[in-house]
Amino acid sequence: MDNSRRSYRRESQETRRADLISATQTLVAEGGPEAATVRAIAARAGVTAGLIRHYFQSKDELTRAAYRSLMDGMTAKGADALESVGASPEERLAAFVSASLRPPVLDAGAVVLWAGYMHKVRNDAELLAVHEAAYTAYRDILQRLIAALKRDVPDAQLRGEAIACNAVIDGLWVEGSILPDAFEPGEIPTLGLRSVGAILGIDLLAHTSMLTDPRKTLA
Amino acid sequence: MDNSRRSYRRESQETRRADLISATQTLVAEGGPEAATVRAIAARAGVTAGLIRHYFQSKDELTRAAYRSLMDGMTAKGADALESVGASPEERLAAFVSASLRPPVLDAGAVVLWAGYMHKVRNDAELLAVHEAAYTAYRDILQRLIAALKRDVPDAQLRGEAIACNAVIDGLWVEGSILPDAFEPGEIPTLGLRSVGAILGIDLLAHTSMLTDPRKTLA
DNA sequence: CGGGAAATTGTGCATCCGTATAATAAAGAG
DNA sequence: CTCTTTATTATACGGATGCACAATTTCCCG
Repeated sequence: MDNSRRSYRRESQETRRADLISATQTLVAEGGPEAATVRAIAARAGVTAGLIRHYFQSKDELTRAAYRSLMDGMTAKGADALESVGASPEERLAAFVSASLRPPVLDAGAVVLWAGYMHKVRNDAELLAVHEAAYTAYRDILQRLIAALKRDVPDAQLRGEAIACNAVIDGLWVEGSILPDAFEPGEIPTLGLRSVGAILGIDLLAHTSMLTDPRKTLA
Repeated sequence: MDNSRRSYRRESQETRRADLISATQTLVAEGGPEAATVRAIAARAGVTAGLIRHYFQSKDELTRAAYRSLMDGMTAKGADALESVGASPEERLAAFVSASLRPPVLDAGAVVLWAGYMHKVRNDAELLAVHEAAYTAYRDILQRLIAALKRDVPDAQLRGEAIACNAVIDGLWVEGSILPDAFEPGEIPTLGLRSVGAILGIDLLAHTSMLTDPRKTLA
């Protein structure tokens, strides 16, 4: 009598995996890791819970995939800002910094998502490797942009500058996302540009020729 | 027949609450929020699970208390570094920055603990208030130390400088804790001092007269 | 237009979660 | 030394969780 099984469509492996990963990220961003249960993930992805184990050997594996996808996506979004920007090294650096401190990178959900995986990064060797790779990749982009400025600094100093600039960006990214109301509109990107500029000894704010000019919001 | 109930000692309310809070923090730091179950917390604190509800109306309330304690403790540890330090404003600022980037503040467990509460901060008004208060308190200390430098800068600029310095410290704190092997010994505090100095336009490294001199580890 | 591989569903299970509450032990008061 | 208070233990309950596995549907291939 209850021959009423749910009808469904077969999807490609890539699509289903991407959907499940995306659903996981959304749920963690919204309600933290504890909200991302297999049932909730499946519901969000429009499938039933059992399917998860058809594509991932365990929930942990899905978790790892979701974290990998998050980290790759974040650096990619930052690097995207470099595509359509002038050739001036200062302009390129300014665009990269600014893009990292504006939506969609500056986003409370992204921070919660990133933070939600923190302890797994500490306890899982594979995730630690992913984190380190993503961190290094982002910092390398930064270091290359800094090196391109052609100031007269020793190579050894570049590494420290990149680490420091990365740190300011990270710090502003976290607090700017969690406490958006604690800052003026545009204050976060402006402070990022000013701080990175100060660390490098140049004036980055003078090289922001974007549509939404951060200088307008300068105090 | 099994008249074998566990023997116990009565403790003061403050002791028990502190023990339960401490156990919660330890567990979250070690295994993330999901490891901090009522049973695990009770076991770590040396009591049985039922007792938690005698001191806290719910597990959420214990969670909130643990977060409050964490945040208060972190700023307190940083401020402690100001007690036994010379009167020079530069020295005091340098000591504060340096202390925030060394153990016990720079600690992977602390970062995991802090990150583990992130999503609760977003979804719980009370925790958000705690976070904002702690963030503001820390930044105010920083801003006062910066103001004491008696450079000739407009008041409006002080706020931005404090936010930026706070951000560098936060960023270095996170990455330095999670990836300790990615940095040279002493590199993190040194970079913190150099960056904060650059943002403020002064040389902080020249004012670090501590036993463990960060200049020794300069590249 | 079958037939067969496999993608997807549905169900059940052991375990763990937070909470409620009754039973008991400890410790101070008189 | 007993009485009273209450801190603490112990047990039970309903619900949720990750996972295993059998049943069913889809869709491609010949």
